[in-house]
Amino acid sequence: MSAALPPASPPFSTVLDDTIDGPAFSPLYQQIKALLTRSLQGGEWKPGEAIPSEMELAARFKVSQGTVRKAIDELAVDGLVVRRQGKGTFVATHAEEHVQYRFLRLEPDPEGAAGPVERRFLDCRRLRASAEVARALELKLGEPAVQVRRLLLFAGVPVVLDEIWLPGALFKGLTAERLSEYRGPLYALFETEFGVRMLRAEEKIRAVAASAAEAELLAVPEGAPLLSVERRTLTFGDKPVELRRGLYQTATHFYRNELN
Amino acid sequence: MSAALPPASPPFSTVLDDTIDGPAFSPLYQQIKALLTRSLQGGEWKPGEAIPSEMELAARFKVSQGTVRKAIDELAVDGLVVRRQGKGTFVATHAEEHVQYRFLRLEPDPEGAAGPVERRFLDCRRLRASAEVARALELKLGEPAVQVRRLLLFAGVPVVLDEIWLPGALFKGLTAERLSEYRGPLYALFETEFGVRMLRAEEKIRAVAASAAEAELLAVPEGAPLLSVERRTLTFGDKPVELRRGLYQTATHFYRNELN
DNA sequence: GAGTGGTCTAGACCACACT
DNA sequence: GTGTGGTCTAGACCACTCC
Repeated sequence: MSAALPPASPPFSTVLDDTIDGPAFSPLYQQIKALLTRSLQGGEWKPGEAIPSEMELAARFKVSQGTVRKAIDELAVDGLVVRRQGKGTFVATHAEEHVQYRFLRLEPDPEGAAGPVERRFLDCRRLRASAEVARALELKLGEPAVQVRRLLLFAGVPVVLDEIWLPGALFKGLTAERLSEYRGPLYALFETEFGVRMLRAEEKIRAVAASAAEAELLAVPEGAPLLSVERRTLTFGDKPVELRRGLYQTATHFYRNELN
Repeated sequence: MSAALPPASPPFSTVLDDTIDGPAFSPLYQQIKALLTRSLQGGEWKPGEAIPSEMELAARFKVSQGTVRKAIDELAVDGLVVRRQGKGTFVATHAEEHVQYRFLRLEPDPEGAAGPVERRFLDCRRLRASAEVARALELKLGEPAVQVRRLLLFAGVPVVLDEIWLPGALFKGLTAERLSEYRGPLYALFETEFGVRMLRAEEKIRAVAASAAEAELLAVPEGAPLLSVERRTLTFGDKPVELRRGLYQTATHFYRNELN
């Protein structure tokens, strides 16, 4: 495509229809980004694999390298893809992340020694979605859902009690045994075994008092203040695929957040 | 600067010294970004004002528009600057933000009506920095500091109790009267009256039990779980200029966070 | 219409990783 | 050396804002 000469088709050829809100202008690189996202979602390149080079993609889409580049830049910011200079661009994966827990913002207090992490699965049951779960996961009331409860211990001390809800339709063969034998992050299991990619999440954080059962599991007094972290995890198209309620004991750990 | 011909000075002319860690390569746009940051910090352009156009800056720094553009892009991501198509690029300011509280991630529950915000200043005292305050603000133990305490009410209901610590040297004329007569966000006052720009912040979040005094101010039972949000706010050069401990009542509100 | 940011191109060269 | 992402340039045109 030459910029100096009138191009055969305008460079800003919008693929969208201009019905209601006017032209619905969308830059080329956004359209490329959408195409790449579709390929990622469709599994053309698997997590951990390299996607084609910028030059190849530029040739495929008949645009300049710079335009492909800008599209990939945004995918990288969104965390769908990871760039590695000199090597290529790779599909993001939970399976080989150095940080074990991508979405866990919990850190130990400076004094506390950073001990090994232990996971203890309490149960894994197939239930029907309650009103709350159905709303969060965009299911119908009573549709099948999987509930997983587990405990996270740091240096032997229980710190996180998680209650996880998943759409039953997406997690057919998920069992307590499968969970306890798996090494590595939960999201890696979901990715490799069930093809579900956790891309981003929204959290609502509150302070609550520990119930008797919760207190016992977390080894704190009943009524002790706990951090309640309600996480809704989304995949492609902002489709919710997990509802997780975490209770964090914050005597020895804290939730870290950066604002700007 | 022509790319086709050997340039007089190499385009990647690093301004830094290559002493210890090798060449210390820094892209041109990063150097431009650093220069622009210096100008912002030095007050060459005041908050709310427009900075020169990309073309002007390109001419000033003798680089292409694209290079200036990339520098400004990062400043925009960092929140130091705001781009407005067709109008220009403006120095970020707390004074004319539509969202009143840039760093406050608190939202009302869906049911709760969004009422007007009321601020109630409890006190403003000049004290000496405790060990904790000194460490957080990088002061010496016992150096002068200002303590402000205030209550935030939404629709008449007390929700946030803040205890704010500021370096005394930077906030000479800050008084309770000045605070209570001021309309608008605290950070806007700090910006216009004291020339202190809050650029980013780190928060440590915990769940705690309300003390008797705290409970009374927030109209909750003593021992009720509260969200403790300890914020360290930074200005240019990551210099800490505020330590704030907020206690949030999370029965009617929650702390919202987005992860990706 | 003039000015500003936003998009797009084509081409060159640099830094990094593998072979 | 070859290939990949990363930087830089010069120039064109588009979209938005204001006069």
